[in-house]
Amino acid sequence: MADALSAAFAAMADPTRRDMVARLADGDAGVTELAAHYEMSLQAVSKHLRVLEDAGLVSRTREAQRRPVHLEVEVLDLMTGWIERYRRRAEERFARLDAVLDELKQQDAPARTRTRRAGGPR
Amino acid sequence: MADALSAAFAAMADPTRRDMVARLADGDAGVTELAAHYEMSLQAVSKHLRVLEDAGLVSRTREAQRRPVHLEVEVLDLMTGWIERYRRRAEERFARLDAVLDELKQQDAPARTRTRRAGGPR
DNA sequence: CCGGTTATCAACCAGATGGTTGACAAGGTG
DNA sequence: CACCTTGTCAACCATCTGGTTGATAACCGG
Repeated sequence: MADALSAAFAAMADPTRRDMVARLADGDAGVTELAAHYEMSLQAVSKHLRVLEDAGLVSRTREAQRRPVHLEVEVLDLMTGWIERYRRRAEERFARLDAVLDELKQQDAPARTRTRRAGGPR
Repeated sequence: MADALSAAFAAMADPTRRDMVARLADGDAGVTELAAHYEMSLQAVSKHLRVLEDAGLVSRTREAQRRPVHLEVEVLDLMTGWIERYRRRAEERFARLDAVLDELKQQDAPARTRTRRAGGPR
C-alpha cells in the first residue's frame, strides 16, 4: 500500500470501519465494546481495527489490561485536505470557463465578422 | 459495494486513480490522453476510469467519437462532508473533556473530600 | 471501402481483503 | 492457583482488485 493516503482511503472504504470511526468520534472504546454492535466475530473486529491503526486513523493506548481505541483526526485532515485541494482547482477552472463563455457570447452577438465554419465553439 | 461512500473511498484508495482525479481537476481529457502518463495498458486505464465512473466521481459525456472524461465534484463533497462531520464531533468531545479536566483540577487542588478510588474518569 | 485511431469487452492470473474457526497470551478476581 | 475476560495470532477460504493479452466496436480521413 505504501502511501498514507491510499491506506487511509482504503480503510474508509469499508462500511463497518466507517461506523467504527463514527462511534469513536463520540469516545474511546474497547474492542469487545465495539464488537457488540456488529454481527461478526471478535477477531474480525480486531482485524478491522488493525487496518484503521495501520492507516493511522486510530491508536491503541494500552492502559493496564484495557486497550481502548482512540480516534486520531490528523489523517482525516490529510484526506479532506487532498480532496479540497483538487476540488478547488476544478472550481476555479469552471469559473474561468464561464468567464470565457461570457466573453465569447458578448463578442459573438454584436457582429460575426470572423470566418467561422458551421458550429461555433465546441 | 452498494453504498456510494464505500465506492467513493475505494475509488480514491488507488494512487493511479487519485492522480487521474488530480489531472481531471485541471480539465477534461480522453482515455488515451490520460493513459500517456501511466506505464500500463490502455485497458487498465479504461478499467480505472470505470471504477471512478461507477463511484460517480467522473462522467463520460459522449461527444461524437470523442469521449472526454469529466470530473464530478459532488461525490468529493459527499466524502469531505462525512469526514468533517465526525471530525467535528471528535473535536467537540475533546473540548468538553478539556473543560471537565480543568474543572477537576480546580476542585481537586483546594480539598479532596469525595471518596474516590484509584483512577477517576475513565 | 479500407485503414487508423480510440476505446471497450472478455478471459485469465496473482495478490489483497474480509470473513471464519481454533489456539493462545496477558491481566485482574474468586 | 484457577479461572474468566479481553484481545491477538495463525491458518484457511471465497471473493474482489489491478494488471495482462487478444478480439471487437465505432468513428473519421483518404
